[in-house]
Amino acid sequence: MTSAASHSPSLTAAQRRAVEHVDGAALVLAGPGSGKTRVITQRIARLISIGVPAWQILALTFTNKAAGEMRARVDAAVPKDVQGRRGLVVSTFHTFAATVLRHHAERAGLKPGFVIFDTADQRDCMKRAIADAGMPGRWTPAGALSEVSRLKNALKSPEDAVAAGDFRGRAIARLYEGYQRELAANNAVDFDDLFMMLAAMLRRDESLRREFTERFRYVLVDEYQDTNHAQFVIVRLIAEHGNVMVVGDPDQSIYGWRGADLRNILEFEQAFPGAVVIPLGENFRSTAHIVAAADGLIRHNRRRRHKDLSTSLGDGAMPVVLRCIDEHHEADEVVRRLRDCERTGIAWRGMAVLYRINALSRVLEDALRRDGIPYQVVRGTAFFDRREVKDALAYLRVVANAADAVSLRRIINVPARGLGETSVERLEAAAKARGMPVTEILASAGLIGLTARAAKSAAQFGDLLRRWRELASKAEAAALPDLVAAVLEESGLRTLVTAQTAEEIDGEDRAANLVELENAATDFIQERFAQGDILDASDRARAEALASGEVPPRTALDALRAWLESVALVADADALDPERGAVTLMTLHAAKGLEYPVVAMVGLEEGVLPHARALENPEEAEEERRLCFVGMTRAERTLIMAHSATRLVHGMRNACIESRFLRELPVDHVERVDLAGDAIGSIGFDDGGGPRGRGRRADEGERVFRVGSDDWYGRGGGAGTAGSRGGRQGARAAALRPGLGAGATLAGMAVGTMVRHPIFGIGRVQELLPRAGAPSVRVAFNEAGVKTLVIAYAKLEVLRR
DNA sequence: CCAGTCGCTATTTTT
DNA sequence: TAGCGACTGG
Repeated sequence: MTSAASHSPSLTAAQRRAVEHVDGAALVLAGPGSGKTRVITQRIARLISIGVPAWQILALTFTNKAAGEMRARVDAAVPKDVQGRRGLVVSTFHTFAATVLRHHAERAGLKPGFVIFDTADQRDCMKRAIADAGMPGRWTPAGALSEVSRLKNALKSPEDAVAAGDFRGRAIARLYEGYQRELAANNAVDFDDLFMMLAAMLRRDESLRREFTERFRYVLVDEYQDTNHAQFVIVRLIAEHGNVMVVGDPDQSIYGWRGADLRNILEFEQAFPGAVVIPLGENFRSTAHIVAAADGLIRHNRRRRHKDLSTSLGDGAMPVVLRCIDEHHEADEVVRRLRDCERTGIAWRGMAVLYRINALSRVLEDALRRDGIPYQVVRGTAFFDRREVKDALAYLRVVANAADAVSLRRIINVPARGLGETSVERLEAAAKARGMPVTEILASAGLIGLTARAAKSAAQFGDLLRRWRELASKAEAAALPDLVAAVLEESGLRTLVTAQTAEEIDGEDRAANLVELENAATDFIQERFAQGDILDASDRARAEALASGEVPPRTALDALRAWLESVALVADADALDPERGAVTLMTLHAAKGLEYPVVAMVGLEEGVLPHARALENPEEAEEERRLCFVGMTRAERTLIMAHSATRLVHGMRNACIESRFLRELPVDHVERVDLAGDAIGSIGFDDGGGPRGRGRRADEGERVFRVGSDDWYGRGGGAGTAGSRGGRQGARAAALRPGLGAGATLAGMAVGTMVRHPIFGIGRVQELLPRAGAPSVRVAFNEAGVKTLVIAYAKLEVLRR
């Protein structure tokens, strides 16, 4: 994350303008590698040095990592004799919003102790909302949630959605309403609520707004291209005075699916009239061919704000486009090249492998492990996604928030306490009827129709919960780890998990994960909680009140809530450890803001990048192109861009088309290496067997078909390639699978596959004809007789066999 | 109530 | 492939 520019002693004229900007609005358009982080931190340091009290400065980022780095660098930049770094708020948007809501819970319409629901919890709530509304089938929880999210990011209530109201809109509004009801019943908010509620509160409550406007005289927003409408409104309300500097790059906007609104940056000057615009186009990171290639790619986007990119570094090597046989070959080849780089003296930590989807990491991990190369996969939430860790957290969340029925449901019978589905439903029904949380009703379970045994068990469990809650509210904050330990012990979770660990022979050490969780609690108390939250630390009056004992010291319950909140807001990128001497593997999204001497991008195929689900409209396709641009511009000197002729997707081997983005690269700045040879696609549908040997080539008795990629590219309706054994399964799955890229349906075919032709109708494949350049099939049609068809041209649709 | 099995489906990215 | 939900038998 260290910018190359940070090592150069002086600022460019443009950078200086940005650093020296004081009052009024400014938009810094910071191209990749333009020294953005440096500009931001130096500007903060400078504001402080010219006498602006640090507590009047608010800097917002999107990840904890970025916030941490910014804090550290401001620290380093502010002269030590200046006392005044105190109270500076550098926070993620999410943490900032959550903290404000916690401080003003009642004003926001929340009960203290509210929790932030993660994606799984959200799905749970939505599932119930769908069931309650009596409309299952039509809606998947994920689909409904993304609609609701869209509305929330645009600050639309269910009523607004109705008003917009066609049939579909009304259905969504109903689910939205039901979903909100579920959240409220659990005393929970989702990620989007953080902003929606904060924006609403700031709008509604003038005194609060004034408090913020007067406190934060200087507002700074990093990665501004990623802000959504709600966040924009928050920034505008706080920065009513107009002293706001936003820094971003529309070409690196990759969070549209999360509601990021490109208009925020494209129309900044309208929102803040008189704003100064400072373009930073000079790239201090990458050598010239890399910059030229990336620039050539991004120019294909229409909706952008062009800025010239330039670099003063030398030409360097051209990006290499690798064409591989399949994902194993691709991984081996990338690893081989990384090894070559290492031999030339580049440390492992200076290398990264980037991919569009997490699923692609596995093959790479295998290849790296086999070669004994150290690597780290950047996935911040991975630890908290483990079953035993989620269970432990669910217990703690119930302690922190008695209304959390979603978490309670998760752990009420883990370990088994004889409280199955039926008992839980009875408990929930009774709780609902009395308007009480389920946890409160456990003690009187005998009165509501549970069997005697279940009632006894429920009462015991209720006792446990009460004890923990009492412990939490009486103990001091430092006792948080003891509380966690007590819960793990007394719930029986530790015993259960230890037993499971012993049973699984080569499974991972689940018990150790629980210990790890306890350590995390200890760390949190010692490192983060001790400093108070972002508003505490900066609010002198409060700090003094705390010191003098006027305000009661915080309890383990407060600590627990704060910890759970921080856990809910970890980002994948937060897991990155740049110090580790290891190759870094991560998604393109996680790679934003980082840089490495050597970068390899894999899976550059239609359907992967651009992703098949992101091709429904041109705007999404442009976002995919930006994603590719972000990946390329992470590279300082060496850039490898690999794609494969076939790839295993959902256990099925598919032929693949080279990504359109590779074709858009300016030919003068790219070197192409075709490792798949003349025999292009190696098609074999027998996959799903054990691990493949390394360096796999098309010589394992598989049929080798040529798939003229020129013919495939951008063409609609072309059907797939042929298969050998196992074709039945392949054909079926391919026919049912949503297309990998518009029109280019890559179906598997075998003798016997049923196909449909737009003119000839339905027929059965009789023979596969692997003719070089024009793989064909002979099909016996029911009506039209036997025809020989070139797969790439005939609009064949593969049917169920 | 629970464990096991079968079959279906697969939003990709993340706070 | 894998994870989840529905179903079944003990």
